[in-house]
Amino acid sequence: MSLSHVLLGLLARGPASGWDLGARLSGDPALGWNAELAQIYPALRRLLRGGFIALRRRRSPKGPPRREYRLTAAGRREFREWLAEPLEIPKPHAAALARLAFLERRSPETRLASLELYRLLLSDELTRTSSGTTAARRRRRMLLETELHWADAEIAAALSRRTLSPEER
Amino acid sequence: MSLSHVLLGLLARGPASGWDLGARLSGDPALGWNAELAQIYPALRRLLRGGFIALRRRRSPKGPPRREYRLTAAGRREFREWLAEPLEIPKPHAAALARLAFLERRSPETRLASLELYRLLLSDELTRTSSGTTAARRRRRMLLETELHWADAEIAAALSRRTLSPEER
DNA sequence: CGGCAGTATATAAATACTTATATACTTCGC
DNA sequence: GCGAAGTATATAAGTATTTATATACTGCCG
Repeated sequence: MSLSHVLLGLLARGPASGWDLGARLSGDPALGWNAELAQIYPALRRLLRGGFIALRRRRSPKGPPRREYRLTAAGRREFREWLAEPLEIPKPHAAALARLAFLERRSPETRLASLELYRLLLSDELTRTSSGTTAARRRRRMLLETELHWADAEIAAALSRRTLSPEER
Repeated sequence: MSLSHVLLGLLARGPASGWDLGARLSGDPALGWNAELAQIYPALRRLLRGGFIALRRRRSPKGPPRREYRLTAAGRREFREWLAEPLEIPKPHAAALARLAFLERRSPETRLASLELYRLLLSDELTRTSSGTTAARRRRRMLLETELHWADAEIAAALSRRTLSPEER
């Protein structure tokens, strides 16, 4: 169950509420995990019941009372054990990549349009990612830059194929 | 439901059995999707009931009778519609990436060991990925190469920090 | 003052995915 | 001829995730 452990890891950086954790997860793709609040709240309950985190209720300056959690000793131990488990190359699981994998089955025009849209998304994402000095952030930035190069190369290839094809016929 | 659509996409390349589709999915990470057979078989049932694929039973030269599926016109249409849906930058969802994101919280020795293991996994994966000329395969290769560069840089940084630290104390 | 936007928590229902297990057919080595 | 390994299909049970919905508190704009 990775979500729980990622939450423990985030809490190792300091106390936070479910809302905060949700914002960190969706705000930082370099974390390598994402989750909706509807999944985070029950997970925090389980961690609390298991004694891995402790609760402090605090008034919020804006909105209803916050439930802030912090790591317990057991939580820190549990996190370290998870962190020590063996790494493996992730198997991608993303609809966009699956769509890109079928690019060859599309007409040159559609293919070009898809690539240009994806290129745009990539450059947006890259400007949003720019800050941060952790290893994971550096990795994320490098990967986005590489994807951008890939998209440019594929766009160029699609363009040349498109401009050539009338003469070929 | 992306799995169904990825299966349709694979069937667009020619008829196949559940077993075949499972092998293609787990054998080609560039497809961007992965699934166990236990998920594929029910998905194929649903597609069959929905009229998106058609079944032909065939004797297998080895093992029990195969159930080979091929796309129907409805299946091809459904696939094209899915393919035309808007792309978005995938939010990663992988335990290994989450562990890498917490590298900074580990001792220099452990960090180095993790990076070296990950580097090894990457180069293994890269040799296994080498063939293939589709856009998705080119993308996958480029990304793996970039990750290798990243790992090398991080390893070098960890090493220099480790060799410096005795003098710093 | 009424509604909207942002903060904050929560649950139910539906869907997707993993893990474990079962079955059956074939070939090959012992 | 027996067992192991590879091919092939399948289901049940457990877990994880998404989507939809509800509630409540605050400040601000009109």
